[in-house]
Amino acid sequence: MTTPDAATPRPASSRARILLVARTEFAERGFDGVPLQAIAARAGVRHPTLLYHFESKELLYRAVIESVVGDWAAETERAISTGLLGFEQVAALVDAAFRFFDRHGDFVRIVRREAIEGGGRMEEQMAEFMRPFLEDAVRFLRKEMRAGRLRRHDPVELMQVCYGTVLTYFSDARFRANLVDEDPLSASALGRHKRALLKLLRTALEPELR
Amino acid sequence: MTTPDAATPRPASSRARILLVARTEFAERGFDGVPLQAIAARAGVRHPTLLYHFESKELLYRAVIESVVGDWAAETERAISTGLLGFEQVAALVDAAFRFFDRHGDFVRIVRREAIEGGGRMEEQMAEFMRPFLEDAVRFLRKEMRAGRLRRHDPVELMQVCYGTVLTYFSDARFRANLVDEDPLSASALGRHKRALLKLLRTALEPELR
DNA sequence: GTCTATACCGCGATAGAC
DNA sequence: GTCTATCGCGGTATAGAC
Repeated sequence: MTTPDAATPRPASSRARILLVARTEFAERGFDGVPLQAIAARAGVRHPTLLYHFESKELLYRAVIESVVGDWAAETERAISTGLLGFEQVAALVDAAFRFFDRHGDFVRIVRREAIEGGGRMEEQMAEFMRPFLEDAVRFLRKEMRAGRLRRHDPVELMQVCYGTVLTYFSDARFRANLVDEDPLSASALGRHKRALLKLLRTALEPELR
Repeated sequence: MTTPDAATPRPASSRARILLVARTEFAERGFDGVPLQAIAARAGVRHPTLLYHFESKELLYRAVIESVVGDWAAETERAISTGLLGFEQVAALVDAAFRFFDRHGDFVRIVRREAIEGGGRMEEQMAEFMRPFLEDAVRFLRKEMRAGRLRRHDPVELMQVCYGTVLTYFSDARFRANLVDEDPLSASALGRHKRALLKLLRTALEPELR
């Protein structure tokens, strides 16, 4: 809901500060990986203070998820309702995802962690937010394919490919850094990957091509 | 290295049994999520026995990683050295990945977990095994593109797309299950996704198409 | 090699003063 | 709202008998 992880100037209220560092900390080390005390310390308070604001570690985590998912929901809402058609809309969405994920690196890793768990801590919460988004997207793709503005592909699987590719690029960026020598999160590397993905999608999706 | 996770008939030695359940257990709940006692119990021994074979939790985990990576290395070796050309080789590799990941669900989640961590527990170990694999693949793609048997795309980014898509399908299968009502790991769902990905790649990569 | 018993500590949570 | 102090559990690891 509130603010992301970049160089935000430290919120005034303890509560907000705690929530902020909790987000990055959980993203980094996972739920069990982070002692409450570490979060409290980095937020400049003692852990009882933290537990005063959020009654338990579990509830703190849920609060983090909520803010994270809220950010995402707000962003996609915008990216999806731009009245664009055909591949232009697809490109716009991919573009929005790249920009959002780039600014919210912790969002990505938290989502990923939850997605892996399966029986995780959010399950419904996440699915709740994602389902309508997916449905909208699928509806759109189907429509455009029928209209002949996109080549026919299975819309659900197409979304899965995009989801997998983009999310992975960010969630596994640190790993990729070990394989190619260039910071995957640098503007240039990021741009190259986005362009490559779009080109791939374009060649596969645009009907009247070449 | 040794054996996978499917319906293998329980190894005779305690050591092997421990290693086996450790693999699935770590995959499921992550390093901090699993008490040694749980692993020991499921392997039919007490935890001191476990610590007799593997000196610490950390070392047990490394042993698991090693076996996991070994399995993967052995498999790709084969899939990559089949002398196929152009899109046929690409398809063969994707196919091999699908089959391998399907049989080694725990492999996928462990790799993913490590990839997210970044400063994780394996870093070098993983990268060591992946780098030559990636380099071979890139070399191959470059060659085929030059020869005109594949359309030109950035080979590294292309690999990233495949890696992201396939790995995600399996690592996030449980999450996907909440969004579409069909078991993502069922033979039919799996086949559909593989075909969709291949079709996408084919339309983008095969030169003399349509 | 496998066990029982136990040491030891990190962590989440509570009590209660300021 | 924030603190100090402390409880109590769960978890890794060790000692030492069989």
